Amino acid sequence: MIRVLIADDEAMIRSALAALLRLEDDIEVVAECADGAQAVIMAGKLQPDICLLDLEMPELDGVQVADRLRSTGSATRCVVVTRHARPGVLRRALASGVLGFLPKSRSANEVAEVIRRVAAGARYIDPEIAADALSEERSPLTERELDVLRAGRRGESTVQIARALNLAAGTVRNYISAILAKLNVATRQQAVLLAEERGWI
Amino acid sequence: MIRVLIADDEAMIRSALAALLRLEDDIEVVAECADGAQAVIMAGKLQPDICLLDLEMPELDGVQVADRLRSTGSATRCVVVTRHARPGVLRRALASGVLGFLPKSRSANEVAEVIRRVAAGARYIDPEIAADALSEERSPLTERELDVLRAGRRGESTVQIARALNLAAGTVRNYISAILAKLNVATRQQAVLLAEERGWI
DNA sequence: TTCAGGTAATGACATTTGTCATCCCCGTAT
DNA sequence: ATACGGGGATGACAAATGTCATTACCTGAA
Repeated sequence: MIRVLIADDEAMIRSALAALLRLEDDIEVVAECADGAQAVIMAGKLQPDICLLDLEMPELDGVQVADRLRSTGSATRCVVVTRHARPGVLRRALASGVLGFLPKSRSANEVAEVIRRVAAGARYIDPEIAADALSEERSPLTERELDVLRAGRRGESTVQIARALNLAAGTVRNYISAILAKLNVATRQQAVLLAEERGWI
Repeated sequence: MIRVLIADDEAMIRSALAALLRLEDDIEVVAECADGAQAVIMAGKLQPDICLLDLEMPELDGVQVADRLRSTGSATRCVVVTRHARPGVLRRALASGVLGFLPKSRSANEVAEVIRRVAAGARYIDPEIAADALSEERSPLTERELDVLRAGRRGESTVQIARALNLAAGTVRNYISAILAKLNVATRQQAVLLAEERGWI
């Protein structure tokens, strides 16, 4: 019997996956969690074989949960599912010891198979994302430039960003100018959209 | 037998819901669609009793699909499920003839029950959202102002928005100025964020 | 009929952004 | 040692954006 913990903040998909996995006779769903913090606690208590973690969750995201579990020395193996499977995210996930990586664009009945493989000791990385990850370039922006972009992601003005980062307004303008040039877009908002899409911020 | 069409751009939840509904012996899943445009076509061909529509989809969103189906005189009844159930969205949905409204924060096994009720001629609106909708204020913006906001939601320039709507650039600036004043924010991006949060666009 | 409100446009103006050249400081790889 | 890149800053300039007053047309309610 493979003992599985499921964490996803969206109750509908969490319960749907749990119901489907319960139909498999070699899988037992031992916990359903609505956020990352809860997942860490329950995983510690129950020591499941597999944690099926959604990436997008409040408190702690799926990768952070995997990171915590690994650092506590837990033997639990983590599978991460995500809505927007960007190569950058895959890199983060692998660095945190995640063994399975599956975008939500795959069918639900593949989940059981991935769980079995990972439980058996193998790794499963969605082939499409893996291919992307090899080709797609990482962010061309420097750390500081990303800071500026993050600080301005909600349409904040130059001065507000400057205040938030303890910089001069002109410096912020320079950074933004560099960002726009590197990303080849015309406005901050487009830069933010692009960076969010690519998983850089 | 209740004949159901499912449309959701996320394959995992789409296939999971389909699989669960297939377990019910009074429900038959006749189609699975990955976007709104496809849903309209298939619904036209198959004339299902119920369309289970995700709100967030490319091409046409769930409410737009319901709108189209109604305007073609189809007898199909629409149930909309959504990730972010804002009162504004519920209002839009009801105006488009949607009969069932269910946030994804509900459990998957409630879906079958809602489908049965709607198929039987009743309406089902998630009680929590319904309560919110009564309290929350509607958009203070005019139709045209919303058009402008929508046209500029990706950081488009004034000229681009103007071209898209066949307006003079100055007119667009006026509209935006009015929007910012009404919403009491300083930049377009903040206006877009606020309007999206409130479900106005 | 009058009036309010939505739509559409101009022109003038102040501010904010984006661009560019130039400077300084620092750490590190050559 | 020195050249290079990143972080931080200034000043100047052009373009885009936001503000305001004013005008005009149309529609529906009082």
